[in-house]
Amino acid sequence: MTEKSGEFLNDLNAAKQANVLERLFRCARLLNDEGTRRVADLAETPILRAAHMNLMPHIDLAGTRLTVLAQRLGVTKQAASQLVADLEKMGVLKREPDPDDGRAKRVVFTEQGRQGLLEGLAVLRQMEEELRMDIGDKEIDRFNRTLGTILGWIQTNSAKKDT
Amino acid sequence: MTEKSGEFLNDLNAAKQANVLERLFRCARLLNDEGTRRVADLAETPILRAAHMNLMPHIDLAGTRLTVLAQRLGVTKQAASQLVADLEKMGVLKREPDPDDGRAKRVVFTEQGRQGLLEGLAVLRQMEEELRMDIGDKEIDRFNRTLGTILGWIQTNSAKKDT
DNA sequence: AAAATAGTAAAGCATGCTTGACTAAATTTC
DNA sequence: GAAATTTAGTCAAGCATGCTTTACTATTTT
Repeated sequence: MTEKSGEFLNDLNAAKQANVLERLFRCARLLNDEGTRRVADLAETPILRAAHMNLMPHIDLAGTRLTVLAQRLGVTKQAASQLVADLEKMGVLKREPDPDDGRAKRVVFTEQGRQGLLEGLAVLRQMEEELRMDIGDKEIDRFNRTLGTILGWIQTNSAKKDT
Repeated sequence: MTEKSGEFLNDLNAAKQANVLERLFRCARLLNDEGTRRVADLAETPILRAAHMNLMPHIDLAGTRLTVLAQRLGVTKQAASQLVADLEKMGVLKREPDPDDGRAKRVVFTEQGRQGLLEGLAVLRQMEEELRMDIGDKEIDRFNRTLGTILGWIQTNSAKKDT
């Protein structure tokens, strides 16, 4: 078995070295960690967890109905409701009645929520700026273009399962 | 407030469009989803959850002590032990006594675990291959090099907190 | 009036951790 | 070399998170 382990080691390392995707995952994770750390250091913003962060991009600025949010998140409306309730307590979101439908409510950002969001994005912009300073605009732009290409590839190639 | 929302929309979209990091995150997430789906479709492999996947790369092929695993994961040894126990039941890992220390055990891959790992990596390689077919080796290689540069940047720039 | 829809409320459950209490082996101290 | 301490690991209980299912109210549509 000891010899076998040796072979495996080689296989594994060869695979790891060559794999763009693993490096991409690693890179994204580390950058995300760094971003989270920086946002946390701002400390003005309330404690947003991953689930809250996932919710954010699905909220249209005109306001989004809870059911729609739930659909976009792929969870029950009760689950979405809980997340919204959290963010409501934190002052990031508010629910206001939907003028078109007495049953419905629209989930919208509060002013504080908008500002927090902008601050969060500013952190990412800042990190990108630092990255550009060190690595160079040209390379980052090229990298960004390839990201766009890959994103396109994913859309055409991943078997989408709309429930 | 309605006019304000309009301004915000512009700010937000401008920021989103320009941001490399967000696209990187999105890209990694989508590719990860696709990879997970493909591995799940293999269905020979047991049901590994994210926590298990995170554990894997910390296991040296010669075997790793539980305490070391826990340190690398940044969790208590009890937590690490539970994950190892799960994977042990699934037949992916096994614990064997450490010859150097009667108290200690070494966590190692079983043969099945090794094969599963290689299959998982094969999925990633396959996806990379498809990507290369569509996008071109040259661009992917360049992308990969930039990933390396960014990974280096992270290491030097992120404030590491070793507990 | 009946049925469907938007949302709420509450309880339950799996996950992924933690803390606390313990056993056994190794190391240190005297 | 025996006693005290540290270290490796286990067992069990507890807790926050992020969901779910079940049950309900209020409104709209048919």
